[in-house]
Amino acid sequence: MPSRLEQRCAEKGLKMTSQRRTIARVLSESDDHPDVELLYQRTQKADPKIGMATVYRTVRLFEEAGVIDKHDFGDGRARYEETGEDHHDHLIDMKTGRVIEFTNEDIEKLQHMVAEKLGYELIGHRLELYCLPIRKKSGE
Amino acid sequence: MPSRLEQRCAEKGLKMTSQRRTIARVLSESDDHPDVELLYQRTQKADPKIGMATVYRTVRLFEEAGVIDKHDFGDGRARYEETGEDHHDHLIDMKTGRVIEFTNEDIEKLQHMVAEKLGYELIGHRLELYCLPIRKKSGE
DNA sequence: AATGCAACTGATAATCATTCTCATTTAAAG
DNA sequence: CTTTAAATGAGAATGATTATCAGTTGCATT
Ligand SMILES: [Mn+2]
Ligand SMILES: [Mn+2]
Ligand SMILES: [Zn+2]
Ligand SMILES: [Zn+2]
Repeated sequence: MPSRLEQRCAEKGLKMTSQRRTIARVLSESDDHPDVELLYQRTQKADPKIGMATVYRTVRLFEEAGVIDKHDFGDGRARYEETGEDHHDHLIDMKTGRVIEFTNEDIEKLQHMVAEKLGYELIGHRLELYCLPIRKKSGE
Repeated sequence: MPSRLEQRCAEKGLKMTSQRRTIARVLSESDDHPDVELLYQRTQKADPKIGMATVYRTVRLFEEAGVIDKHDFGDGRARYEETGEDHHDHLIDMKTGRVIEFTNEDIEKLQHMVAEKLGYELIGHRLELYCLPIRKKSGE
């Protein structure tokens, strides 16, 4: 059963190898935003012979092919996730590090309007909200 | 004549040295978003004895004191600018690399609303628009 | 003005994520 | 089953940033 990501890679004409299939599967099965180190650990369980360099090479390949998205949440290493049908942005819980996904059509539209007004066409954007949980009334 | 940034550093209680004053002045006189290498080059003109390590240390100090802002526009190195009265976000011209500043109150409000709806208090955010210039009608 | 000490500085080594190198292996085509 | 270009794995190299440490400086106190 090829993973959804593997299928998308095939559509893009990428040559698929055993390693790439493993990495694609791990990415497809991840519902978080793993960095390369974490992807490496996860792939090791399926195939302990895959090297770190291959993981780096493969995420770069996948990202350039547009089948996965690369994020930088400010901690110095890149994080990845499978490209979904619908775009979303991220809210980072500064207390726990958890990443919450959200979408807001109004913000998306306004971004296009801002770019247009400045004489530009919006190609891509990065929107991250760094937040702290609202303390429910209790002690304090 | 102390630079505006030097004054703000003093207000924050930071010990000011000759090197820090020079770096503060360079930052205050910059109207772009220089990285550390560029700041180093600019400080060299005023004081060729300032070391790269001091520039790194000082921008970190200033950033932690909240008197300058640190940005990451995706090219792997941090960029800095003096903190202004009013917040603004950035549009990056992908063709030339030029950084254009903009403000949009509606987007700002919506961000707070998104965070609130998810049970969070918005502390900070990063919004960057990656764009290409709209080709004026001519050849093509 | 001299003293003392904590903070600062500069040169350089260390770190960390990522990319490169290269010898070896693999896979797709004929 | 060959051919051959591309892919892989181990480790070296890179580039930005931080840490280390010996020497210097700012300044409050004599
Ligand atoms: Mn996501
Ligand atoms: Mn700016
Ligand atoms: Zn978005
Ligand atoms: Zn903003």
